[in-house]
Amino acid sequence: MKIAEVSKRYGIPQETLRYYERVNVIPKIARENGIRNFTEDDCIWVQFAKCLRAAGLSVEAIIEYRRLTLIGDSTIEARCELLKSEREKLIDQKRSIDEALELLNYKVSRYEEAVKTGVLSWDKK
Amino acid sequence: MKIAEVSKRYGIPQETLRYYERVNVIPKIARENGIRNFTEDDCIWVQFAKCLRAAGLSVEAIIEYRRLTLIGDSTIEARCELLKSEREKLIDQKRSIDEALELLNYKVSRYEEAVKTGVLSWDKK
DNA sequence: GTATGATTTAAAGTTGACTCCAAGTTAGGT
DNA sequence: ACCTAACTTGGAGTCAACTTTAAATCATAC
Repeated sequence: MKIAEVSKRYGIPQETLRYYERVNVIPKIARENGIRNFTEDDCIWVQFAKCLRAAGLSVEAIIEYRRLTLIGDSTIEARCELLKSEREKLIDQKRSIDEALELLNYKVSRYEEAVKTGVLSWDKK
Repeated sequence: MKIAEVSKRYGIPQETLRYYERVNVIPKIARENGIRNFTEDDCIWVQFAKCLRAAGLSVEAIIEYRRLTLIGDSTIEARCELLKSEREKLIDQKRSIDEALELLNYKVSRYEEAVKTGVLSWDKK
């Protein structure tokens, strides 16, 4: 699979895919006549990276995880700890979002009331 | 209230508070002999910014919201739309996090099994 | 076989959000 | 009055994560 297809399939710019390969977020892609040919296994890494990046994991964390997988079974515990640590961060982040959502919901409800009734009642909280 | 106290109260570096003031994330703080004296109203903005930034809103979005509030009641609808749009983004972001959490939970459970049993069973998904 | 479009590389540039620095006030304790 | 700590400003620097550029090579339709 050429880079254009992978790019389209996952909605990731080609430039970003090349960058991901360069910094080891994804594997080194085998070339055919100098042109990248993504395997399905490569695509699994692309998808993995996309999922985790979208959630907010750092590129560095993914690189480290990949580094550990390449070493082999001796790093299973380290990988497990890494993923658990990232999972905790995501849970914290979700809590922050929930707090912001509560604030936004309150504000929006007041604004919508104001738009309808002309009265803007405000607890300022 | 001086900047050190505000910094401590909200866990935001003084440098960041000054930066927030400079770019209008928070109000221009009144000076006493050249030294900032934060009012409680100023602090409400600090808290507001902290909450929204922690959730991932851009500094720019908060600046724009503040700009609208300074104009007055004529911008109530615009502010409402802005906050609703940011709310949608947060909901999307939460969904991304949930997807990543599902993936991480799966991987962690497999790794924990492997640590205990010595067998790493892998669906590769 | 030639024009057009896709792909390659290395390197430089951009963006957002801080973060640090230097040089100069101001405040508070003794 | 003096020392030290806290505060000020403007500007430069940093960092992560891309994104763009340029010049070259490869693929493909005609």
